[in-house]
Amino acid sequence: MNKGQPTINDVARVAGVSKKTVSRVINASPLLRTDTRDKVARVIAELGYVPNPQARALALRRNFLIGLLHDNPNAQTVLNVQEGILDVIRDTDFALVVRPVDRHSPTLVEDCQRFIERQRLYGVLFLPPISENDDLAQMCAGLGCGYVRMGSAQLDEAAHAVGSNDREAVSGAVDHLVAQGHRRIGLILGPAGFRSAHERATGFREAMARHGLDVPDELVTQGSYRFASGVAGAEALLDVPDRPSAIFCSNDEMAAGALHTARSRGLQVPDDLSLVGFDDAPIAAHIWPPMTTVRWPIRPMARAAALKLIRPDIAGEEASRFPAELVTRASVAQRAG
Amino acid sequence: MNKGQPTINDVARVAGVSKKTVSRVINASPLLRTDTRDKVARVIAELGYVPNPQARALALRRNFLIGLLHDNPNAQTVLNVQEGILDVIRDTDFALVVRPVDRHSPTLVEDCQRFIERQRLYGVLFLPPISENDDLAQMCAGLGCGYVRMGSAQLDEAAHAVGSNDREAVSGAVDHLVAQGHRRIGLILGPAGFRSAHERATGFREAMARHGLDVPDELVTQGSYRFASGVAGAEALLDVPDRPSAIFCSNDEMAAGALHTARSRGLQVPDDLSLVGFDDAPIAAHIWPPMTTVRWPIRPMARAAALKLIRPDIAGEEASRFPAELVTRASVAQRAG
DNA sequence: GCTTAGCCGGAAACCGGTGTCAAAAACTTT
DNA sequence: AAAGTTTTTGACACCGGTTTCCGGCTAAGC
Repeated sequence: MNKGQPTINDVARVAGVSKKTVSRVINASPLLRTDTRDKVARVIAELGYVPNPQARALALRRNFLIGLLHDNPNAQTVLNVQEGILDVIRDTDFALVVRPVDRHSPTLVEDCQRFIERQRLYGVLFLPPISENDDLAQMCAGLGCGYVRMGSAQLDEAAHAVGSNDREAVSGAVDHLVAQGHRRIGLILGPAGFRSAHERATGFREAMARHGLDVPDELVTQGSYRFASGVAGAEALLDVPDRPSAIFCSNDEMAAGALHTARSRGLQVPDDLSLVGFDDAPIAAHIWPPMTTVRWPIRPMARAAALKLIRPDIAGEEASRFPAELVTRASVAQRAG
Repeated sequence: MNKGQPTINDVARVAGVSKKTVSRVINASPLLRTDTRDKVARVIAELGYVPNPQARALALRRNFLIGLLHDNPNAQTVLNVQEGILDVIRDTDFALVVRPVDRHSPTLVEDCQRFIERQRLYGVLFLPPISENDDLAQMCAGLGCGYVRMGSAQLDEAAHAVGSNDREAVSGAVDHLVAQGHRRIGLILGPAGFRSAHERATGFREAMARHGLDVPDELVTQGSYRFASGVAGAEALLDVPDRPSAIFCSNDEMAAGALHTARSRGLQVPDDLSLVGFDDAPIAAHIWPPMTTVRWPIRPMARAAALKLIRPDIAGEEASRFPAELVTRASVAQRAG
């Protein structure tokens, strides 16, 4: 790390004041004469002094590291979250330390706890799907470690959660399909036990019911949010005798898989089959045809989450829920006939 | 962070020894009687004591934070690198702090320096393309901060670099195309000034020369590693009177863009046009047809880079260069006619 | 002009670890 | 058993900040 970086003692000596006075300047204490403050500030600038965060952390008995625990298959999402958090902490003393975790590990909670204790984290952010694990939230609460969960639904009281309204957004997507004349619409679910998957499915069913449309069991298949499960799901749905004219896929990777299946069967998208995805992952815009999908505001949500963590005083209730929106591209067409 | 976590003093008091002895146990000092070590170890386990990393960092005048500075358009790559680093540091006291940066910022070097100084980083890892910035490497060297650059070519002496042999890999990809009967092969370059782009282009030209094939200027276009530039590049190449039967794209995103262009012109891939990409990004496997591409071992490279940083003693010369390999999928076909 | 209150600045202790060095303990040797 | 040698342990200072507490200086009150 540093070799001969100046310390607070160097500053104090050069400025001819005590450490305490320098400390007051750093922390913008109001009980200082202006000329003293200026003098010290000048020396700080001159020496290029930067306070040692480890020493500060020790003395303050709190540190400036926030952790990101994630287990999300969508790399772009994870990176967007990292960027969002950085937006907030860029000019603070905080730093972001990341930790990919394995949701299926039997020692998940212990591992996370070790991580938090080892680094004495100020707080942690959970990304879905790991954010849906209540054991982790309780562990943090027990440790006295701050935490905020990001997700598709309200997981806790507002102080610990930031979510988007997936349900309404999916509803809107279904409205769009219905408006294009689609009546038989297939559904590829997200993995069981995922709150986001549940929310999206609920939004789908609600909208269909609102339009008086049926959701027969044979038009619903279970997926895993992965490409391959989109392939398999579409296979099943397209094997149904009176096949659907449109499929809603609970995320974009599965939608890309469904597109793959359609193509391998010689079906044209969107003319023979309309598809809608969810997430607005990069792949949605890069496949052919570009995929109509639902975009949720990842980065603003991550900003809000980080703000809740480091400035719980100013992060109000209003920033807990974010709207997702339909992005209309070319994978949906008027139903033929 | 912690509330009432036990300190080394608590352990010492309960075990009836001095702090120093506890410190010796923690650091596995060999000059301890076995019974003393066991006694203290038992107390540590009983109390659930975890050493405070900030205090350690302060006393040792070195901390356990390594930074990842990145500016890579491919999210999956960045995440794979994070995972690779985590593989190495998982059971150490090190933590990974991330920092997305903007390559084009005029204050890039200053920003990075501030980041390093603020957190007193132990060392940093650079991902391409930012790893090609020599100013940054010099800044680190000047700060006495460890650094390792990842990239497609040898950037420094082995202690500070981990690379893959893009050049040979591209050569192999060209061999593959030629073996399939292709003679007129187009090239979409990566952005000017990128070492990886230069390496890939060189590998292409070397292989073509080896086969006695011409690389006319009109079959080479400049790209930016982004999807849209693949679209544009393919437009240009396919407008050439005697259009190429295959195109090598310097990364997968541009290859996806080229595929997009081919499709919009009614050209079948691979029957009318063969395509090869580079990186084996997720998109390469998920588009239709699945893309033949070159895979470089990101995660092992990241592991090697992290190891070089935290254990320069055991990370030998042999781990500086990694082989990239051709992944044959369905975007290349025998040339018609 | 002297006392008292209010502010500013400094000395010293502390946060929780590690390094130095000498004392204590254990083991050898004569 | 005494002296010498080696091993094990502990007292104390220190890393670079912050906090507590107190003395000195200035300004207000009479």
